[in-house]
Amino acid sequence: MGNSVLDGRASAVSGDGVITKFYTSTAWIEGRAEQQLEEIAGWTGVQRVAAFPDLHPGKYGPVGCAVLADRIFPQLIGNDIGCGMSLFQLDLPVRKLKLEKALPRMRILGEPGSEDQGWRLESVGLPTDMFATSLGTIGGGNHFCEVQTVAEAEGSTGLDASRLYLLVHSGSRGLGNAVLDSVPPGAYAGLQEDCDAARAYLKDHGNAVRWASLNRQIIAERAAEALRADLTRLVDAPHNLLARHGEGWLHRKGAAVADRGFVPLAGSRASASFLMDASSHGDALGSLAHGAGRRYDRSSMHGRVRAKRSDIEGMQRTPFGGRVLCEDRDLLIEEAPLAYKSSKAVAEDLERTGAGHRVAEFHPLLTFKKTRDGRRS
DNA sequence: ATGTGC
Repeated sequence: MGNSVLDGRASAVSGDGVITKFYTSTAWIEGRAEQQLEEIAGWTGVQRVAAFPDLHPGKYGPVGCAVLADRIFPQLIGNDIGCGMSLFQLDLPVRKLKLEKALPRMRILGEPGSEDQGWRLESVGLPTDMFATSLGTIGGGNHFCEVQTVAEAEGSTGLDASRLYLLVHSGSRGLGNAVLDSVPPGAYAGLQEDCDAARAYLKDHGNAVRWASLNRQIIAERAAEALRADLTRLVDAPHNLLARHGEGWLHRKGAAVADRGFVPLAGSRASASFLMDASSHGDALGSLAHGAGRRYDRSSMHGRVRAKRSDIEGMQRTPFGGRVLCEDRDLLIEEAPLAYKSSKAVAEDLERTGAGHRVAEFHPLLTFKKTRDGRRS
């Protein structure tokens, strides 16, 4: 079972599927994540797997990989179908942002979106009442809406360091969850594309992908409105989705679509995020890491960080002089910077293995996670 | 991850 190829240029066989790892021996990768990688590679129908340095264990398989198969495995996409990162430019100069004023205004993101969003759903070909009350809400877990500054950027990016940017990480909320729930028993063994269950899944999955993308757009619009700014979307990069790939099906799980432009690689709330240019590496399956990746699982975080009042207050500030709006104590702890790998180390491994390279670095100023009253946020 | 489970 030798699958120790680390340079992204060669591959090793494990079971049926060929695994290519886009990380070096310096990467923080849990043994359990690599076990999951090998298990998946051994599933009947799996042909190729690309694994990225943000790899970490997940419920049905590792997060941070792209899996090419001759059939459809709905569980490899998971419940948050269409989840991804979108990057927006605000027409707001950095020098105009007053953190203490902007922070309370961002609270609007913790409230349900306006009821009048049927036309937005219709505009992307979705039923006007499809999970309409959740539209424009970021959800829980690792989701966020972040105001960023440009620390460094290549000219080719067209980024303007005097402006503010928004990075939104969110997905399809209850919709994607309902889609995974609706899959018939037995589907986890793999669906052939010419069966009714596969056709139903593909249709529902497509809806969830469109819903999630619209959701990120509306979240950004709400944040921009709170900051009294206009916005332009620069990147929309989903990382949990299924796509046709040649004759097969490409399952991206925490692996960003990297064959249609730059890809955001999110750091923790207290570290840099990067904009990556993927190198069209033949074995990377048109994908790239989507973020720093989890270092420690949620439950173990409660034993790893102190949570006195002063500690909690400290976690609401960042080394960049930024602020974190997260009034859920457990979430604040579970998403502490310690819970994540180094985004810089992840980016460097992508560069060393030829999967992609950094074209810009962003630093967070304001991170919106959750308000106390926003029970449905 | 989840208009949130025991």
